Amino acid sequence: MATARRERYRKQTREEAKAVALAQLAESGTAGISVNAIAKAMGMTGPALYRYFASRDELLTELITDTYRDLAETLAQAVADAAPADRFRAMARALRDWAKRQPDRYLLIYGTPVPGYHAPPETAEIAAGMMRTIVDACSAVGGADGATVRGATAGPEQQPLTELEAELARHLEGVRSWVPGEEPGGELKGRALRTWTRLHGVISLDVQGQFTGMGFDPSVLFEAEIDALVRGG
Amino acid sequence: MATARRERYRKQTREEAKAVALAQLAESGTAGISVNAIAKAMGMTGPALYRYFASRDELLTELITDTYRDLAETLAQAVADAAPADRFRAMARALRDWAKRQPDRYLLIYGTPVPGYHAPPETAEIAAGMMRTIVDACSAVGGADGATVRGATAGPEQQPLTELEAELARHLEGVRSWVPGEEPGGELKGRALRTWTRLHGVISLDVQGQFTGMGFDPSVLFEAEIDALVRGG
DNA sequence: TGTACATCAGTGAACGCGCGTTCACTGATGTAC
DNA sequence: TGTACATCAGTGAACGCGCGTTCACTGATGTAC
Repeated sequence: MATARRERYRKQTREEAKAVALAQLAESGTAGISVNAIAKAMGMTGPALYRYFASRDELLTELITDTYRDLAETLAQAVADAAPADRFRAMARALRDWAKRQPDRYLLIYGTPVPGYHAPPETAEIAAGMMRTIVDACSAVGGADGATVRGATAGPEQQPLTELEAELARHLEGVRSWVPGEEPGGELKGRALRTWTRLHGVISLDVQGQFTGMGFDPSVLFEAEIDALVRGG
Repeated sequence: MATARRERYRKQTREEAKAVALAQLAESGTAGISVNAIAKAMGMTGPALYRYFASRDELLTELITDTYRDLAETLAQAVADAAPADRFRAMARALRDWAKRQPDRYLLIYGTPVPGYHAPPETAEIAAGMMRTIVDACSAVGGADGATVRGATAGPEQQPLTELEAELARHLEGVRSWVPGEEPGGELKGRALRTWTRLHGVISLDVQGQFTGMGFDPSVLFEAEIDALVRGG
């Protein structure tokens, strides 16, 4: 089957095109991703790329789903590799490290959405899987639902929930979209949600350069936020 | 001075152009803002707009600084209008309400930065002013530096700082960029910073539509986060 | 109040540019006998 | 091992489009005497 070589070469070319597209993304944003420019950078003419992607939109979609998958895998791996007591911190740091390493990809999925562009349903599934990973990491931290390793975590004692945090927990009780399999309690879901938004808050502002010129080290802030999450549940 | 009428008309036209630009921003993003299209929507030809703006970039810059100023004023006003004990919540809610009312403007200043575009130094000053407003709101909440109204806040008792939160406070001690006038302590600055990133975390994900399909009400999450901030300092 | 001049707003044509995408075509690489 | 055919990769020309910006020009609106 010499056709296998062709197939391999095809895949290779697609990957190269996507790599170039990411470079363009970094340099001039989503709008700067251009089929013709990618082709030129690869040493071929524009129309040639249509052998590999049906349209610019398809390329963009693939860029996004690839990124989602990459990040989801990275988080899952970090959680899997860490001892239960370290899972939460490992997950949080893996998220930040990934984002700092490839800020443009982070913003591709968690930045300003491209108006009129609709992400494929596939991404919703991956996002749900990521939520599941965060829930796992949260449950390992100890507290109400974290029976798994309770006692094993030697961290600071957990604080009781605020009234409104309890209300959030009740509110989330019936939400089941992003958690396949056995359903965790509302409190755990609330913790996962807070984790997500807080980490995103620090990471996104950092990655967007909003901290530049302020004269402090964002990683210190990030570590403090991890600490607060561990303590506050 | 009949020239005053001309001047007034000029200002009016500029404002109309910016309004149309904001509509385009909402519909097709930053890249969709087009001088020619704006002019057409206003019933004139493209080049005519060059009587009012030196370039597309100048228009964009003005859009951004206007937005910064508007938000900064809104926050300051909310803080000024509220009783000391309510200041923190009032500020937080004003931020979210503003963002929900005009999501595109929020993302214009706190979303993915336009690559290659450099905001004018003026925005940094306004941002510093906003930081000052947040510091004010935080100091009214009670706690170490909040001598102003300590005792007046009937909320839940403040928690002591985590070890890493204390480290953040020490780290911020020397930072003086975003706080003109008398220098608040590192602990207060840490609280303000946390406030900013946490509120932004919820608001930005909400405004970007990342919560859609998850089946919960973002405002419940937001209120819970306010509560956690009040409690945790 | 009326005239001569200056200032301004807006037009229409034109510039060079890059975009996504189509199409007919050339070579090279594969498969079948 | 060699030939006939099919499949594929890539080219170059062309499409219509919209972009930011310039330029010379026309009218209208202002000011000065």
